[in-house]
Amino acid sequence: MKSELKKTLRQKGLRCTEPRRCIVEALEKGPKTHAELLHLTGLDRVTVYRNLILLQQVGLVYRVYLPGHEPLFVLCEKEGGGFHAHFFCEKCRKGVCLPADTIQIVEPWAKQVDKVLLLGRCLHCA
Amino acid sequence: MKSELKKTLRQKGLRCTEPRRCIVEALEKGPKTHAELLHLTGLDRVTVYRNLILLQQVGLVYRVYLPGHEPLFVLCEKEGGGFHAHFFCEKCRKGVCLPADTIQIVEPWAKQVDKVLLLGRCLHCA
DNA sequence: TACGTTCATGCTGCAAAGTTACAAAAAGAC
DNA sequence: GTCTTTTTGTAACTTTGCAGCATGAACGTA
Ligand SMILES: [Mn+2]
Ligand SMILES: [Mn+2]
Ligand SMILES: [Zn+2]
Ligand SMILES: [Zn+2]
Repeated sequence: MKSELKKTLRQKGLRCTEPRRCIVEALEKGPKTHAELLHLTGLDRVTVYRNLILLQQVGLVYRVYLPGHEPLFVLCEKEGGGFHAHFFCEKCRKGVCLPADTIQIVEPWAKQVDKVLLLGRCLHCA
Repeated sequence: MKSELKKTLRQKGLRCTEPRRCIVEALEKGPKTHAELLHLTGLDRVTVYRNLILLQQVGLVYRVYLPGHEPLFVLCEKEGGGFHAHFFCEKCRKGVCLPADTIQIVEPWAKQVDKVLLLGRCLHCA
């Protein structure tokens, strides 16, 4: 798990630091707001801001904004697992990585799409 | 165009005001940040905030966040056009509404999905 | 068209969010 | 261990977003 993280970060030219491990570890328990991450990790505000941006840019984390709520940061469980979609439940606020073949996009769009975010109610919440 | 907007707003119990027309008109030329809308319309900061929230709630506008950049507000060209996906180009930062049949999701997820946001590079930017 | 009700706008001021700059600390290559 | 480069934490700062309130505009009604 941790050596996976290190490899992923190093591939992008980023160092595997204690704060980064802390943030990822906190997100492994479920989506978190910035404030929650701050409290859970005890890190500095600025460090959390900066690392969340980086983790998003390397694709380890994605951000979900629901109008009227604080943005949530969600961990992608398929680091480097190639193309796949993210489903996020607007009610229970959990995120899932869907297998690539869950979603099919017709050409010419399929080739253009890089990230997919689906919002809705999960099976349990529907 | 303007009578369409009025109808859409009135259906939701909202008034068709000059500021609202200004914001929509500005967004018709492409996605804009909050600051750009402020400058383009000359409206009060608070009025822009409040109306962007309202326009998102009625589905006329959606918001795109790219890590490390200001959020962009994008006009949905298919007011009340039923279920459809939104594609946003991360390079040229333009948004397009895709027909519903552009994307197919396998069951049981298809029934759960409510909103779809696709990110990538458009044909011109690829 | 004029009237009255109700909603929207533009203040002001405040709290929270997010950014910048820089010195100190840690990571990783050798 | 030493060296180089990235990252961190601190502090000062800017921006974003929100609440309350008086003024003004929208629109149904007549
Ligand atoms: Mn994922
Ligand atoms: Mn649309
Ligand atoms: Zn759910
Ligand atoms: Zn493009």
